[in-house]
Amino acid sequence: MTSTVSTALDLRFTISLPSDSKKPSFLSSPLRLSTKRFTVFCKSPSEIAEPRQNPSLSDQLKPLSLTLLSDTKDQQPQPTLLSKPKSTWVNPSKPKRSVLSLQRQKRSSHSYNPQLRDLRLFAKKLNGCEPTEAAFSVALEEIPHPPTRENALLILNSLKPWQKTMLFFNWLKTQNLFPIETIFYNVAMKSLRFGRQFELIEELAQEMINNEVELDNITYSTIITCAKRCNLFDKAVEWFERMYKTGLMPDEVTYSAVLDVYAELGKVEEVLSLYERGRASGWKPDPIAFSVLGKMFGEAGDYDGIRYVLQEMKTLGVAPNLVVYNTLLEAMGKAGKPGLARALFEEMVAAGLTPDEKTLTALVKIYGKARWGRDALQLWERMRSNKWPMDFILYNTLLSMCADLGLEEEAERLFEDMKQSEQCSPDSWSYTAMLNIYGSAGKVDKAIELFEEMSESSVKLNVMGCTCLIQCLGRAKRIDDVVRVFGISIGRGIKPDDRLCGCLLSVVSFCEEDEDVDKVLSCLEKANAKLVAFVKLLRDEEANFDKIKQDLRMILNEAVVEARRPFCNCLIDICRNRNLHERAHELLYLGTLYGLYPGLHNKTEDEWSLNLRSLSVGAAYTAFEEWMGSLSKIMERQEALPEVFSAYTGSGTHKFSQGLASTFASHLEKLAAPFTQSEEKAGCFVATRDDLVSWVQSRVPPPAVGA
DNA sequence: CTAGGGTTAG
Repeated sequence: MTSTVSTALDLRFTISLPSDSKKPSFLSSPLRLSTKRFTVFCKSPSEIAEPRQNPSLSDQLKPLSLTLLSDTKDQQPQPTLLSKPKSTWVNPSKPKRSVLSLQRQKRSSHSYNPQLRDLRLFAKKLNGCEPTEAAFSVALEEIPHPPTRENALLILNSLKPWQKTMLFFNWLKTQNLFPIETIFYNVAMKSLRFGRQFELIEELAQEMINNEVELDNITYSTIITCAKRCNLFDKAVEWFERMYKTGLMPDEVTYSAVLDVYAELGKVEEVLSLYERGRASGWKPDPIAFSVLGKMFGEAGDYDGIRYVLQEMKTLGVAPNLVVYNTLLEAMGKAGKPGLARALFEEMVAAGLTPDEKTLTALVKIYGKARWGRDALQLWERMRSNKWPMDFILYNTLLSMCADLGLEEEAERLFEDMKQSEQCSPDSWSYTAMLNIYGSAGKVDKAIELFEEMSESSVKLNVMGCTCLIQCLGRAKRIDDVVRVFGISIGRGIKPDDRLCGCLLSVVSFCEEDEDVDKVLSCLEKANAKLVAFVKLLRDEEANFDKIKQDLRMILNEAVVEARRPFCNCLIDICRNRNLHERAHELLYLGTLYGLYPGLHNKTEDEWSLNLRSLSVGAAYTAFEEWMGSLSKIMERQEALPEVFSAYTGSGTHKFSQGLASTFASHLEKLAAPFTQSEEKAGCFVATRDDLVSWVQSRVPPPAVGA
């Protein structure tokens, strides 16, 4: 078992596989080795102070990019990442400049402080007092030992939130007992970073500059990561630039913090250039740096990049730790490689690492997305038997996976486990997953029971749970319950979103009685009045096509992208149920016009096909009619026809999916259309030209004379 | 435990 797994992984290192990831790989990107300057590096220098003018990073990197580019001119276009970084570009007469210090900044060592207990207790008191200057001053008088440098540091380090830290720090400055050195600023900044107070951090940094207190790597990395946490990426880069200009070389901690800044900005080229430049300076990156790279490639869905990270670690003899594995697993999932994620996981276990909650969450998510039910359940068994750690996120991910795979019993067992457990009791996410499962399975009573249970407990219903429940009630045609649940939900503060509106709209399409339609529409009225007005407009025979077009366009524009096609599908279904076939055809036309049904119809010389996979039942019927209608016109014009006609409904991989295939099959049967279901491909209906032509002729009366 | 970098949910 273990050896097979590692072989599988080894193969990936040695064989150059073609890239099949959906997103373009940086390998194929022409930008990768380009001279593109780092525009963020070219900002005007910081206004804060005048640093000594050392060459900026962009200047330092220029020779690199130029040599790299000229180097590639001789090569074939695709440099392989699996080879070691080339060193041929180094010109021995011009020694390359280093971009980072290989020595990590040393921390000062602390000797044991015998007054530690007292001071901690005192810090706790300060933390607990009123957050006013007055209250703080009073509390300060109870200081148990004189605020020597060491004692002050210890207290400063124990204060939170940042307001308290600042009060103490400012008090300390007024005491004039000893010079306030770098470490004091660093400790204060750490607390400010926790409170995301970037402005204050910058103020402190300015104060350091003014007072000629040295800014060291710890100062810079704290400033940079605070900027990052506050999403002030420009600031992060600006401070990184600054340190070069003041003549300070980043060490690997600062350097990898900056790699992460660029990675979060999606600047893959810049990260790789910095990485390679660091490597060329003799840097042996540690697992944290690799984790940054791995995450970046995951975000880009770049499988080749992930392989590159694994290969680099192998080449440099860096063993992945748990976080690196977790990051790479997540990345494999994002790159759509469930099999390789599984192999990597086995490698990790074989290496003696114990997976944690994050590892397992990543893997469960991947198996769920890949619809690998067996793997997911086996993993769950292993989790239980090995007593691997569980937390509520993992539980909820397992529940969502069950919802995706239709594993009702397993979900119930998990849900019960959660109720038993102390730390992982079900929250609104767990309830939503269960409502999703019962809703999809059509277990109306169980779904309602959950809903009642939530009302009694302190778990709040969310909009998705509400949507699942209403969908379930709608399918069961329990219209009064739909209205009741909707009313209660609004009362509990649910803000209807476009999905919920789409769900109500689909309930309208299920309604058989006018009375029921009106009930549901009056719910929908509270969430989206324009949509209701449009439904009413559809019934109005006076309404002309342009009016329909204009209003539909407005409604679709105001809806989130993922709700637009469901809206259109439901509206078509409603028209068909109300015998408004003309309108249904108009809506399908408009939906196609607005790009909701891309690739609906495909023509090749040999085959014309209709792709119905994203259509509702009514929309699919409408599209089929449209297709046959245009076929008959083409026949009238005696134009060339292909041998084969096919219609795809999809086979519905989702266990609970309603299955357009079977509905469509009986529809075709009723029409006596000569389509037969393909044996090789589920959900594919095929007809030959001759059969179809004679069927169309038999249905369509010859055109009236003069028409 | 006493100054800095990386990882979990529709």
